[in-house]
Amino acid sequence: MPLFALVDCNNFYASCERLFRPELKGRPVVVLSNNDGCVIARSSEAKALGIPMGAPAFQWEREFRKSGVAVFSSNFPLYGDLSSRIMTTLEDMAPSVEVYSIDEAFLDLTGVADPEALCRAIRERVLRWVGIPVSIGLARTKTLAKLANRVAKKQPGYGGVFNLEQGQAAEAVLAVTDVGDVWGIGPRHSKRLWARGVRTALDFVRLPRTWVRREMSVVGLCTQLELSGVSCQSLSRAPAPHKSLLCSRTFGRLVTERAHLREAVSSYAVRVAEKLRAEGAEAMSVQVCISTPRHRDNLPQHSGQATVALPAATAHTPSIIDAALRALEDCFRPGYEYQKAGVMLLGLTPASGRQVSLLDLDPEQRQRQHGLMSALDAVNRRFGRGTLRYAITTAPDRPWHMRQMRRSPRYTTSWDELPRVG
DNA sequence: TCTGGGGTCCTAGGACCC
DNA sequence: TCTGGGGTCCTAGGACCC
Repeated sequence: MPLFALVDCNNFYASCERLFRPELKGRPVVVLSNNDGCVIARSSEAKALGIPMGAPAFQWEREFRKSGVAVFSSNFPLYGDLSSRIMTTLEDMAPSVEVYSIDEAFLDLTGVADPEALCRAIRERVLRWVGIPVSIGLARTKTLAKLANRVAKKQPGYGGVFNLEQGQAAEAVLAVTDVGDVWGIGPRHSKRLWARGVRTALDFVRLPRTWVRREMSVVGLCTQLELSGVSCQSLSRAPAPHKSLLCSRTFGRLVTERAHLREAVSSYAVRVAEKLRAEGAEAMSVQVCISTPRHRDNLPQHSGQATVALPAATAHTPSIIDAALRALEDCFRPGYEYQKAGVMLLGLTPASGRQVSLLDLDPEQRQRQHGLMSALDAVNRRFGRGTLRYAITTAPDRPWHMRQMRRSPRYTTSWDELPRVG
């Protein structure tokens, strides 16, 4: 019988911010998205104030001030670093770990003699060594482990670890879980299910399989089976290579000028090409998307998207910038106020063992491009991202530049920003 | 004034081929 | 009047996740 554990950090980003600011203990903390746009993480005190996930920050400024909420811009280098410390700790203690997201990991504890004791030990050690509280749910399937984790979080009586055994206990939990809170059932399906009188996870499990298959595809069927204790999703230890990579940003202010859009798209192309090389991959095509604001009906709307195929798979930044700018020309319409742009790389293949194309450059030229990119990456790794830049991306004071007024120091990843003691 | 960023998978429909 | 069957590949759109 398989046994999965889901380890999930409590209020992860908020907990990270508090780690280096002990005076914030007991105070409400929120972390904002890029551009300080909306709330993407809340401490339990902030949740208690009724601040919802995704709340636009400007609507809550008064409450922030009134209740003394500590507000942070997002600081992903910090969260990423703390995340990898946690994952390393898990790898040391559990037989088999799948890193599922920045703040979650599945463990396969099949055959472990006392899985609950192990989970308590893990929780203890992560808290002591890294300083981040986690909750752990145990069950026969990943979907049920997710559910068990919710119980561990919501009911402090269990001490952060909840074991969801089959039978009565599982059914009791399913009966009090809103179907929309099940992993894999999003707002759309949830609404349709409610309309049919399916309110709880237990109602959902009892639906005819054929209906679920027809209306919710095999994905929905898999969720239903997992809720009934049949494991459909195994643990995947090695992360699958990416099929696409994206860099997209909302601008600090609206952008109308083609030249500014070209700068923004170029700088996102640079960034996404860096990610591509860090994966040891090459891309076959480049897609650009641009859009006007979603939430303002009084402005003319446009969203465009275009894809340009590269002559051959490459990770060469100038080639990718060039393709991205051509894609931009295809989808740009003058006269609109754009709010967001993104560059996506598609058709990723490993750089080693690549398909040879008739359109390939001669090997010598490829070698030169590769050497240049490696040198560039090495300098930027050593001296910080953006030390060596492309001219088109460097203009100061552009409307597309991000606003980030409240970022905390990069305590653990930047020498200039180490915490001071004493 | 002010609403994130980065992914995956499934399905249907069209193009194209034999 | 009446226009096959089967396969592949690609794309767009929808749905979900954190």
